[in-house]
Amino acid sequence: MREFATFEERLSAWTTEAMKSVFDLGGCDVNLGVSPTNNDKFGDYQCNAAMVLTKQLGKAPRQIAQEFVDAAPLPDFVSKIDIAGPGFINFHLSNDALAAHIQALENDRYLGTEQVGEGKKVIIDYSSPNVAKSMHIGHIRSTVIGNAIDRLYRFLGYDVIADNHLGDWGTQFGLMLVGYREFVNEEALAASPVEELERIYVASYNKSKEDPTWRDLAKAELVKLQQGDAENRALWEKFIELSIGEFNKIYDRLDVKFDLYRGESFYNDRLPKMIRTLEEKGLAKESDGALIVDLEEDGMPICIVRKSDGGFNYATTDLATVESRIEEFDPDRIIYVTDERQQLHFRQFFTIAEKIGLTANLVHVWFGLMRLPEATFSTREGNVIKLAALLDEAESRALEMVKSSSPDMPEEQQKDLAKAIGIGAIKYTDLSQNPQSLVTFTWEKALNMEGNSAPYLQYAYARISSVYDKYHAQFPDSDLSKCSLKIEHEIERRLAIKLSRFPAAVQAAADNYRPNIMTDYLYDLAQIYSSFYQNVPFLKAEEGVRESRIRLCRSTARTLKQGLNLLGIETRERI
RNA sequence: GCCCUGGUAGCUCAGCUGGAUAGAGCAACGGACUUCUAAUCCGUAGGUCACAGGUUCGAAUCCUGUCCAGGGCGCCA
Repeated sequence: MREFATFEERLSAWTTEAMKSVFDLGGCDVNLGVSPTNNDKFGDYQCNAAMVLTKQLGKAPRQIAQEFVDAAPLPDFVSKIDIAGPGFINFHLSNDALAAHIQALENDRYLGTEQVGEGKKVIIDYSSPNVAKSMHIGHIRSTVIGNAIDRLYRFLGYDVIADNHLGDWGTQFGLMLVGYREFVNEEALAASPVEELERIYVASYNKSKEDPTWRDLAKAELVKLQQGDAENRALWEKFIELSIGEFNKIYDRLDVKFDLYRGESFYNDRLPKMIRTLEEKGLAKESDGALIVDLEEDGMPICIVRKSDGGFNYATTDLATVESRIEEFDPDRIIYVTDERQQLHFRQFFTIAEKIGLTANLVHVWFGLMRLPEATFSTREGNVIKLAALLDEAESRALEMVKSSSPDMPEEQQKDLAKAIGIGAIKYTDLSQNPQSLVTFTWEKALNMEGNSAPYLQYAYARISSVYDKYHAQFPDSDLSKCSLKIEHEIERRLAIKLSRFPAAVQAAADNYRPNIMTDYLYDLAQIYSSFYQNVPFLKAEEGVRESRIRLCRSTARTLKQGLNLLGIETRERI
């Protein structure tokens, strides 16, 4: 067993072994391990094996449980074992073992989390906005959820490549090229590049609807671009550069970093060959002038891989992208984070990828579309909320709160704090919901700073920091490592148990691609801490108890900070 | 028509790989700041887990059907 194995791992290994030695279970593969109880009064961990084995052993569950308890010697970290209800076997950890475990974790930089990703490579494809369009609140989920998954996987030891698969290729660039030459306002472009590019696009698009020659012109310019025309290429590159510059401002504010910014165009040269592969494998066939892959036997509608005008589309690009990524990086897994509308597309292209032997482990992580209470977002309705505006609003609301609660703080620090709190609140709101739920956007919810929110966690962290600093000011000569951690009070016990479960939360969040498992954990932890803080004295406790509690505080602070960091949420020592 | 999701407290949402009395925040009501940061804590109230069947020791959770809502289904990504 690994050095910082959790109680759940140790106990599960033990019950599994002990069950097999007490009963003749043959080759059965049911789960004999333990899980956390959902109520303290039942102990810390429960084993349900007695009920699961009823049929196989031909005995009543309580009898099985009793025979097990009578026969199996207790491991030393368990203080009590009892049978309850229909046949639950409940375990109570010993306080000494708990205290020793929390102390041991102080020396582990991963807080007890196993480095399961060591030697494995994962590509995470997220955010992926379109060039020449500004990011709106519909983009926040892919960015924030993708980034949390990115951070979780890195923490677990995976070699992560975060790739921003920009929408930088396609028919809209014909319109952009002619539109730019006709409509550009250089001043506006310098001041607010993407906004101006967007204006150009809309103007050009509207003109194309009324003017067929304009449409033809756009098409011709697109062909020139695709053939490598130097002038068009330079303009196109300018669009991309300006857009990425603008995107990066948002990413900086969100503390999101990518290893690669490879747009669709990067894979362009591979498309004809990909089509040939599909044809050679007998997968592609002609239909109404387009080239399609029939997926009926896989229970899906057909997938178009080449349009009737000879152009390629997203399925082909995505296949070529996978091929390229396998050749260059040989990843163990590729994770795509997009909204729910692309589920069918990903199912189709994953199936085709498998058929042509692109055997990477492909995962589509999708999330529910963000909508407004009245309707879904629509540019036509004019109800798009720009991401930058959302972040501005969050920071300014946070700044108001900071100014009223910490009026004496220097202004620079107030602003820095408001940024951490405002951005944190936005991210937390998004991350704390099940990704697959429908999400209704409300300002009230997005900027929530009370109760179950990032500021609650940040506040808890700041209070601990303050206590910790005051402790050192009052007792400058104390050496915490010489004072052992003791678990005596019930609330200390709850806190310690929660701290010991950090690794399970990280692992579950990563395995299920669900950062909300992490937010739930951290919120629970902060609640227990707040209760601890409010109900027992630290600095005024007697010597020994005081040191022990300060150590618990320190472990909590570390766990909160690390956990929030895995969600991309910053902490500050003072609030 | 077919496919994918969701429906849990007044509101916003957790819980869904089956476990014991279904949780939190907000809103409501009642308490706690001369005290380690009250962005907090303690308490009260609030539920036919959409509906109907089924599976089993046990179902909010799995299966089937119905209703409601959102999304997708040949040249947008």
